[in-house]
Amino acid sequence: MARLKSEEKRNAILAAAAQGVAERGVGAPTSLIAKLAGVAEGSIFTYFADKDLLLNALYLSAKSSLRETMYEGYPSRAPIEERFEHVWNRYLDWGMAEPALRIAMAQLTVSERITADTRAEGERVFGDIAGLFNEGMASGALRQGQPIGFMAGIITAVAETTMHFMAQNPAQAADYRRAGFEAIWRAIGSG
Amino acid sequence: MARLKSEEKRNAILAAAAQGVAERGVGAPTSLIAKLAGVAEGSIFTYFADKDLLLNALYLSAKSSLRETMYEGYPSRAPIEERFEHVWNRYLDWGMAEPALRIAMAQLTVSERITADTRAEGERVFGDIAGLFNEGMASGALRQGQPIGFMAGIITAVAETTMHFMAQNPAQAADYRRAGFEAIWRAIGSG
Amino acid sequence: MARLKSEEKRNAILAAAAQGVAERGVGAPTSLIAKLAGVAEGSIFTYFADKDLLLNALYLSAKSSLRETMYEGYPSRAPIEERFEHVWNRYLDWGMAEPALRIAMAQLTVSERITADTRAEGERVFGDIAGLFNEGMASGALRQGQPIGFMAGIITAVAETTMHFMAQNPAQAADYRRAGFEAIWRAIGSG
Amino acid sequence: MARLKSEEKRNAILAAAAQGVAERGVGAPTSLIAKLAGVAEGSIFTYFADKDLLLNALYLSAKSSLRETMYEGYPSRAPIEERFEHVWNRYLDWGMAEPALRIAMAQLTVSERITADTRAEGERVFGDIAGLFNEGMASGALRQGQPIGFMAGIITAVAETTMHFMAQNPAQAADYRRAGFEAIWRAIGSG
DNA sequence: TATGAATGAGAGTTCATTCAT
DNA sequence: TATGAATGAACTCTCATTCAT
Repeated sequence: MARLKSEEKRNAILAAAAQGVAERGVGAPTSLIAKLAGVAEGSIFTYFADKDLLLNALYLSAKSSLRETMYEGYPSRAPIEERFEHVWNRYLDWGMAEPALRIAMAQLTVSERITADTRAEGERVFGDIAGLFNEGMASGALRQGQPIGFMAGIITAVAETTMHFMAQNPAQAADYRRAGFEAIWRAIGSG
Repeated sequence: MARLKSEEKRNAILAAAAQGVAERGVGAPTSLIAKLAGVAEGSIFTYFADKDLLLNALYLSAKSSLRETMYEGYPSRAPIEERFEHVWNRYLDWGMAEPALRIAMAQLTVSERITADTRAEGERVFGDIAGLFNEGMASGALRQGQPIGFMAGIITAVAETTMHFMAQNPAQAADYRRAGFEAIWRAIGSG
Repeated sequence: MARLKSEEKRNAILAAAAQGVAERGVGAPTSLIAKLAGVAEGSIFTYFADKDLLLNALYLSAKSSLRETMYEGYPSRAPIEERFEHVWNRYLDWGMAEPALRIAMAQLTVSERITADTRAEGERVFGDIAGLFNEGMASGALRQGQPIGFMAGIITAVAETTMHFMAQNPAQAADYRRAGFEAIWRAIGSG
Repeated sequence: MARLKSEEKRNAILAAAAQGVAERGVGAPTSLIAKLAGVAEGSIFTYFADKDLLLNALYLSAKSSLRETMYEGYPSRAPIEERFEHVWNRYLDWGMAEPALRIAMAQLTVSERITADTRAEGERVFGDIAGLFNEGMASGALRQGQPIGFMAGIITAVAETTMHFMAQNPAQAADYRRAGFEAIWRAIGSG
């Protein structure tokens, strides 16, 4: 039997793509990505039929990675603000731990090369976040009358800004993290 | 005497670049931009020595356009919240009036091709915004202890999100506009 | 003891190559040929050291297949025109029965990738045809003074044209077959 | 004003393509064609949007070239056999004068890359040949009951064979030319 | 011997930039 | 100054061939 396609190599390519895209945008050459991944140029295409598919897979992979991190140690029984804060903190943890993924995702989010289907699939990954919002609404912890998607969009936007400042200013990272949370909690909380 | 370089043509190129970048990202071909501008491919380069300079000029031009719109009819003597709201509303007006510019700016903001100098210059354009923040802080209208840049970043992020939702959902545009303002005012106001 | 290279598999590859070349020309990928043959990509190269050898083997295989068909039921004792007509009819039978082989051979015949040696070997396969011509000349049945190779070339060319029309127009196939024979018989017969 | 696309350069590319295809088949690299034409690799694509269009244009250009040569000095009032012979001779003249075009056309004719539309257009170019056949039929000079397309196909096939032998054997070229004509005239004439 | 992933040279094509007109 | 054809480096992708399994 021949070598089988390895999940490992696929992941190496995705990681390399994240780095490449973070540094050079979606225009990062596949040859650079191959080099970063330590594979031959052609090997990219045995794992991803073309560059667009690689980019879309990267987008989804980043979203999944984020979601997974966000729910690590999730305190299911804690009061809702605490759970929001948990998710918030994990979000920023992820961004600090995976700078390439964070920056690449920012590039991909504004790129025309990510299809509507992929974006929809990316939102689906965060389906359980909707549950958190619904519960927050029902319990009166969150401000009423805002579409959940809009709230989520604002949180994402503020989180990105916060991560950007944390990354630029590591010494004050903890301050930004807290200030960011306070800002969004005031923005969306019913307090 | 030779014809002067026409400011008009330069502007046509910038507008075309905005459209091109909005639709195809920073990878939009200069040939496409030339076509959109109604000039010859080569003419781009009599106005901008290379594509990076064009992109950086576009970034600055978009920032200036935004700043200018924001201060139209600025109520210098009104209470500070009203002035913030004015600026907020004008920001969103600009985004709705200039969708290409708005989207292009989002692309450029995350692109490696915009230099640090250009970014700094872009912030300088909004220098008087800093005055508004300082005054807000001094008067106690804004929450204390946050770096002005961070506040401004959050506002920008929320504004972009709001514009995105307004554009997607024109019927509810007014609702998003107000909800967005309430969210940021709670986030940064001392209220 | 290891399995023997299976003649069957070799033939499957040749048949797949015929189909591939018929459909996509000599540029048909070896990976396509492998898929059509139902073998792994690498297996092609245990039967044929490289693609050129495969192509040359296919050429010869097609010629042999044709020759074999032509002589099936050959009426050794019949008058010469009848023997010519037999050969003619078998030729066309072969073309109709093996369209992939027929078309592939047309592609290979004009390809630079078939070596002079292979072409010579291909002619050798039809050596006994020369005997038929010689006898025809000697008996006065064929026009004098033409090089045998030229006559054979003309017959081949007319046969290919005839097969093309038969394939395009199956309803009139019998008419073309007869018309084709009459044409070449007038062309080369002494009548 | 800039340099204008020159018919001359377009023709140089077509001539280079003919040479390239004659020598290496339709797989001849565009880079080779560019080099043969003495232009940059990219220039090919300012004249032909892609390689397929170049190949199809070459096919048509070869057909036109042939047709034009065939009708040079056409003896409109001569008896029909003489006119057929004129056309025949010019056909072979063309093949001897333009070996690259002749061989390239043979390659293109069997290639999948020439579209049905292009083939139809190629036949249209020879429309007046149909007139010659019709007249031949009406006057009784040609054998009755054969589709014109079939006759034309046979002539083409025999001409190609004849040119092949003439090219291989220049010393006997005149003999082949005459023998070829006699063969086709017996094949299609009513004599 | 069979498999098919891995390889990298080379293919077709794009595109920022130059330059003859 | 304006034009757009010309250029060739660089890009994405293909494919014959190799080789670990």
